[in-house]
Amino acid sequence: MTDKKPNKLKARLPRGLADRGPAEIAATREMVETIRQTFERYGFEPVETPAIEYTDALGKFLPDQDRPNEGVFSFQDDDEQWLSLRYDLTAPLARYVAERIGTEHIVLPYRSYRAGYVFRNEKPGPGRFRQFMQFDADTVGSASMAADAEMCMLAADTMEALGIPRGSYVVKVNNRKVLDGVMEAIGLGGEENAGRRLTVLRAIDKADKFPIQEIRKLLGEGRWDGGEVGKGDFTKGAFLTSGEIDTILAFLQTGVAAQTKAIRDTARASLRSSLFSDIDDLDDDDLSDLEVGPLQLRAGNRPRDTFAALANQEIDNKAFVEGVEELKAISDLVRRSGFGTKRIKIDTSVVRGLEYYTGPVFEVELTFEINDEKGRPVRFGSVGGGGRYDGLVSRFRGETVPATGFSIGVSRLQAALSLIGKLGDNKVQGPVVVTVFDKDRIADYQAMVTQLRNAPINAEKPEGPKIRAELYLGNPKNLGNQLKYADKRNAPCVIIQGGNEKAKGEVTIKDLTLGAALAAQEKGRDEYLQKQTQAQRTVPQADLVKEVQTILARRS
RNA sequence: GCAGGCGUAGCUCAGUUGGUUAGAGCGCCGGUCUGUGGAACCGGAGGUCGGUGGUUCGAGCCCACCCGCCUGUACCA
Repeated sequence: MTDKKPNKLKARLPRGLADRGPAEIAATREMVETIRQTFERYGFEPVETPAIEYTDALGKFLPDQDRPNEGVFSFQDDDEQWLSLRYDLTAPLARYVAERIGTEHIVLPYRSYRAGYVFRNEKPGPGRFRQFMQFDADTVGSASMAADAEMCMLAADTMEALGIPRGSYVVKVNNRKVLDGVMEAIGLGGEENAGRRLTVLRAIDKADKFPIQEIRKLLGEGRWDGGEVGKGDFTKGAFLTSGEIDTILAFLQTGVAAQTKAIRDTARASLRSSLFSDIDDLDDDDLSDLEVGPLQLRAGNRPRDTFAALANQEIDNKAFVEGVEELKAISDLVRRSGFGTKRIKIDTSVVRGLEYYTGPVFEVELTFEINDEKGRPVRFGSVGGGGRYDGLVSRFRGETVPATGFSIGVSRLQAALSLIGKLGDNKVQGPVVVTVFDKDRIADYQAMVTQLRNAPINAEKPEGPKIRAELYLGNPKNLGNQLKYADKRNAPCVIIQGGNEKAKGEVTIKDLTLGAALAAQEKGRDEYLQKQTQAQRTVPQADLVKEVQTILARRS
């Protein structure tokens, strides 16, 4: 190491990953606890699975490839089998359930929940990380729409439990069968059109991101992301004919179109009338619940309008009809339980992932504007989502096992809440600091620390949480530094015992909160010091704990 | 992945047509102050100018490649 430029190791973190300090940890812990309580109220029970699974259990082998998909962190075990870090909590649960069905370890229908970190090897963005926490609820073994409706209600209740007011979030519901039905109607059914169906679904998914003309481009020839030809990147389109595009756009605008009474009145012919049997006594009271937020949602606000418009699509293949009926069932179920459209609404543009959903799909979105640290508006994706995945468990078993689930993006939600100042900024309360006045009496000071640590914060609750206290471990050359340290730790108070106090069997306890308030008023050194003594009390050493308890009570 | 923008001290930023020892404010450390956080004043530390290579007598500045960050877009289980 005689080199003048030693090659020092650079301390750095891979992109998309974040260290987390006390404030963030506290915020996460609180969120997780809130979500957990809500999920348990709904009857879900916890289960935990490891972060690593066999890659094929996660379903991420590409066809024609012996390597797992990019986007998943994967590596090979000693025996050359591919392992992957989980990228969601749903696939691992399916594996867990598949191993236990028919045993005494699981009772169907099985409601379970779990929180955990998941990993995705992709480009990070605002609220988007390569390691992040999800909180999942799943119901396995029930094909009932009541299970799906419950997921939506659970999502809405959880948002509110987390302090997001009604109207600031919305649970959007759609059904994959409906989308499939629409595509079948324009001749995109069948195996040979799978690729184009994907393109169409992706275009539909962007309905709340781009104006309708842009969607039209994506369904037709394609779109330049710079806004005009030749600018930016080109997204290949689905090459539908303009008639086919019209069919899809009409479907996307079902909510809007149905505002016309004439359309609604003609709607009933094309679908089974049972769909509309109870429409009229359902919705008008719901209008008070109606609010058009910054996100212009495509679907109409009134279920009656939405379903009338869907009926009016003149699509009557089996998938479409089934899908609409399922949507109607969910809509009725949640509304009968008192969830209005402000909380849970049908939105025909919701697509979600393309992998395994087979029926209803849900997405939770925040409806308020979010700005980054510099005040620029940020586009946040959904903070939660899910849907029915009837095929996922059956991959491991011959039989079909219906299942539906919902996942909250805890990390993303936390990032959003922290950007709007709802959490993360509050400093974590520090411990009581016992200062070292006399180096030779460290044992005495340590004894005080121990005495405090063994005492309850609240004298009336001896079994409650104990006082947090610590000894100053730095160089005790002067008291000022020790107070500065205590201040930075956000300590509620410091304990001082110098020669004067010791001689009389006393201790001085300084309330730092009070001291800070007094400090702001004085200019000169002498007045300042004079004022500071007002923030402290000198009491018999026997009253140490009592005095600290008084200060802690004042502070909370 | 694609397109564009940006990288100078812990933070926010200056830095002349390429010219000698790269600056400021805030923050940090120390002192004035041997029993008190703040203020004030004084002093100090901290930079291979994102990295590598090139052009040049000479590069923070010009060129190439790489890395990172931001925005849009793609993907989003």
